[in-house]
Amino acid sequence: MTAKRANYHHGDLRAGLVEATRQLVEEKGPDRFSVSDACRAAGVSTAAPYRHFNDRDEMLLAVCSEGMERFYDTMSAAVADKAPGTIETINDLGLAYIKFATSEPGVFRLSFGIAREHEGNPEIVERGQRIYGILLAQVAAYFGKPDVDDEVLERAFPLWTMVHGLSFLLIDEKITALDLQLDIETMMRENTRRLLAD
Amino acid sequence: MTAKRANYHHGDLRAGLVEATRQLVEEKGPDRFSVSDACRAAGVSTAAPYRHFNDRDEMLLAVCSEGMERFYDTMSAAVADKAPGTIETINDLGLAYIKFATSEPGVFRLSFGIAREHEGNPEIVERGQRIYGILLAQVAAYFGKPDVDDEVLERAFPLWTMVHGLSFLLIDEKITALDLQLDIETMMRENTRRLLAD
DNA sequence: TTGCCAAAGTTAGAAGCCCTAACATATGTA
DNA sequence: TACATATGTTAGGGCTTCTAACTTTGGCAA
Repeated sequence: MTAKRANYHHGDLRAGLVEATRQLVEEKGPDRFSVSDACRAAGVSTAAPYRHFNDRDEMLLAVCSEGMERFYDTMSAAVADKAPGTIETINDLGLAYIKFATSEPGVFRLSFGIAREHEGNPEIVERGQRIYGILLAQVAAYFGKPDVDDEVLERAFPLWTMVHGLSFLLIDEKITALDLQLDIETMMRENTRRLLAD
Repeated sequence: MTAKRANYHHGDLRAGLVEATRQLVEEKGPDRFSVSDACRAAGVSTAAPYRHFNDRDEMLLAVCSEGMERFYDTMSAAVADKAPGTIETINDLGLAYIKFATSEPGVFRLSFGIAREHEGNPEIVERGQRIYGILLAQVAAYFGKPDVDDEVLERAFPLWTMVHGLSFLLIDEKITALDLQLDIETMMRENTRRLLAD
């Protein structure tokens, strides 16, 4: 990186900074990320970002928002062309969740920290709801319901907490720290089944 | 705070700084915490902490370590004087986990971030293992096993992921963000039962 | 085509952060 | 009582985020 550019103007600095920020967030984590680093990577002065973002947090917000769009795509792809409402499909959706968390831990962390700090930023909340909606639809189908009612909510939620917890334990390296040898896929299949049973 | 002291020496600055740090971590979160703030709270100069800690991270580590001791005590208390290896007791243990996470979210976050950054700090790892050991013992008792074998590990782990995920969703305020009305206790009881079933 | 305005860069610098070096004071022990 | 050591202090370097004022440039109106 640190590409020297010939022109005074960058071309698309906003996009360049978002990408640089995303990479740095994955390398160092959201809390170790610095605006200065992103500027060096994009090859601009440290004042340049403030033409496009109000502050550091807004840069992270942009990465989060864009990342959640990818998250949604990943989750959609996991259920596309599969029999809706089967345990197998629901389990694959869970595995896709874990896959995203472990392949983009920085963005994943950002997605679950940022709404707290931005007090329910509507854009982020809406993206979160769309992602969760994929699971809700599958669980509704599993129980043969035409739409999402209270029972569907009650049965879908623990599935979420399980994959969410597993994702964090994986990216925080608690599994290796406790020397747990686990076959994630087998463990998931068994317990998705258990959580959907009576 | 910002207590002016009469003496040149503080008395027990290390303990004072740990407590100030703990409070600030709860107020602002581990990433927004600053050494300067802790110094102001303890009423000392910004150079004083470096007589007791190598750097900022070591101050957070001290809070984490002390916090995990409290975490262990809370978890122990939750199973003390209860019939070991019953669903009810195992569920109460899960509720204690969630209670700690929601009442001390800063310390809870610290506990699950810090081992990653300190590459398996032995003190933290040992404390984590002791806490997890409480659950393992209960699950072993549930299955009538004399000690913790592979099956116990396989059956205990999903219980952990569920309460861990639920804890994070609660402290990151995802439940309110998604307008989920949930009775946590009922939800927990039902799904602890499901995860322990065949 | 030219002229000018707004967009998007720049440098300079304020205020705050972490941490170190050098200096000051108090405490415990010989 | 003397003094070594522990534990405070102030001063300052080099980093950070962000603002103010200046500069360049692209695009549109006359």
